[in-house]
Amino acid sequence: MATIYEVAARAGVSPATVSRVLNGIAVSPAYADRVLAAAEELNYVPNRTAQRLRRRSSEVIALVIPDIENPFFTALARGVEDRALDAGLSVVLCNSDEQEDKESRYLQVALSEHMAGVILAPASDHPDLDAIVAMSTPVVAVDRSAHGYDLDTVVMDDVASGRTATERLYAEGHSVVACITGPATVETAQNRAEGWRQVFAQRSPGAEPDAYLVHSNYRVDGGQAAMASLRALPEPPDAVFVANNLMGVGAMQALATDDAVGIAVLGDLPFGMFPRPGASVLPLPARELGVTAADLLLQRLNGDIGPARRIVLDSAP
Amino acid sequence: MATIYEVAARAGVSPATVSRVLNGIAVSPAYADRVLAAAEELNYVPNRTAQRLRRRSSEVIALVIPDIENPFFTALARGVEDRALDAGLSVVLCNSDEQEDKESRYLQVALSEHMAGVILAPASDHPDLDAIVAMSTPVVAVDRSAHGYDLDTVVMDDVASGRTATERLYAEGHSVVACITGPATVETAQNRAEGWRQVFAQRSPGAEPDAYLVHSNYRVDGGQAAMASLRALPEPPDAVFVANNLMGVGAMQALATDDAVGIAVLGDLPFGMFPRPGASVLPLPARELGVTAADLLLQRLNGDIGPARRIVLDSAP
DNA sequence: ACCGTGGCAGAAATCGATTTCTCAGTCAAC
DNA sequence: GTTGACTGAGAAATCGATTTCTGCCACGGT
Repeated sequence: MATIYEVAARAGVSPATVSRVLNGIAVSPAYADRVLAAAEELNYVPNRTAQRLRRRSSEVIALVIPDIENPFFTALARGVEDRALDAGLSVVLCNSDEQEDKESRYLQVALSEHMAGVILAPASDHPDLDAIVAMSTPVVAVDRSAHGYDLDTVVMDDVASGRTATERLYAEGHSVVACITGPATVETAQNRAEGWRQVFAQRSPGAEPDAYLVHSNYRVDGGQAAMASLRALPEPPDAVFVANNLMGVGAMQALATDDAVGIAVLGDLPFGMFPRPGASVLPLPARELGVTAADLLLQRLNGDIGPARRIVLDSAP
Repeated sequence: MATIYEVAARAGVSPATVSRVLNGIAVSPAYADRVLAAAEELNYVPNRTAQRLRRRSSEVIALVIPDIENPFFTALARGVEDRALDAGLSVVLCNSDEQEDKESRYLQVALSEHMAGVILAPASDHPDLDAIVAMSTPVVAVDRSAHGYDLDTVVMDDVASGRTATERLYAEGHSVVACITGPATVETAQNRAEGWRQVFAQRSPGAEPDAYLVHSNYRVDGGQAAMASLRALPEPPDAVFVANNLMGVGAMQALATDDAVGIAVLGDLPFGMFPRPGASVLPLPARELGVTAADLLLQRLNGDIGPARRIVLDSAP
């Protein structure tokens, strides 16, 4: 692995000159040619580690998401990647698995790696960002906000989505619409359920909402289990609003061919899966979230130091 | 961001001593306590960049996969991650999108980042690994082999899988079994098709195999299109072997409710999707591939310098 | 009592690139 | 002709941690 010193020696110049040539700083053309030739011959690749140590900055951003197996988040990640790669940044993808300790471990890594920035879909409402913020590393919260910090944030209007989906089921003629949402600690899960609760209170005024609200884990197995528990109720609902795509898949599996129960799922089903007949699927702007978050981060990296912004995307694109 | 010098100053010792304490090298207890206290108070986190530069090694491995949206590869990635995290390594996930230029870009990054090792599912048969190999960075090929290099490799017996799946369709009574496989440049696609070809030649002796073999892109849309083109043939097949999971989903979508056509898919369907009635799905040991590849890499990182190994996993776990 | 040994901590070199500082040489103006 | 501004390239400092080299001190043996 050639170093800048070897290139310098071969070109008969000082390392400083090599550095200047490679960084586009004015140097007489004769020298520049010699340097470039030497670099070429030695197959020189700058050592990023040394570069980063000296420059005290890196060209890598961390993207921390709670579930790498959920296409919603991989689509979001794609959005981030596309923008970041265009800007010459690399993205390292970190999977927190909805676990706070894994999340803080990755944040710790981002810190000690001196990464240029972080885009975070927090696993908990109150992630510990003190250290990162103290370094003034720019952080953007995406999909879920990070309470306790004044961060750039990109989210959707989850309450409205919950209302819309629930409203649609009532409009189809169902009389009791239940709700399967995510972990009670996750903001999107709370908000989507809140949307449902508003409509439920209005449309099923006698009923007890808590009996028809199930918190689960945002994954396929959780959706399946939640649907099973709802059907086991003494007075089962005749429709259900499912607050994310994977639980939607699970719920539809649990319903199998029983099409007496109406279902509305928030978030595109993976891989263009066909929903069961009669089910409705409300798309979410996953990729758009990623793109927008990356844009905000890039602005910060370019020196923007205005106040934190909060962008709420239309949840029904 | 505190440095080791500040910790040293606060503890009233030299930076060398701080380093020794933090790395578990014998130091008198009195000093050790002072250092640990100072580090605690200053919230000291070692600068990985400096560490890496000095140690000339990193604790990060790159995992390069061709499609982050394919659950087969995310499962594989999970396997790698689990093993790597246990061993104290971080994994950065790189998505080559089946494109050679993106792949070599990420390999370039791995190189200049001096990553500890690379696990690669090559997008092309002949990836350019000269530079990486020259650095003697350990590389493990997974799922697909890297021709032209003598690398540790973990693959499955794709030819056998192709045979098994095709055989099963003929055993079910179908008379002409077509094959939808991946890009002609991808080894697994070639091998799975080869398995099909062997059985096809034997069971449909008169027919022209090339008419019933479609190369597509290993994604849902490709499976859909391929199936449509097969059905448009003058003498359409009455069954089809689909060589990966996502194309299987697409093919089943294209068939919709037409259950005259038999189908066998290689690789678990995403998210526990139910195959259409009568379809068979042959699972693949995706996670196991990742785990095994990580194990091989870890052995190399621990100094194993034996000859390259080639591990062929049972494709039907 | 003196010399050799070993342990422990500090000083300094090191990793590889960037950047500031320094200095030699050029050219123009007075 | 001399001075001063300017250009361009090399020397050296720097980033923050690790590690080798040094040297001090205490202890033990003769």
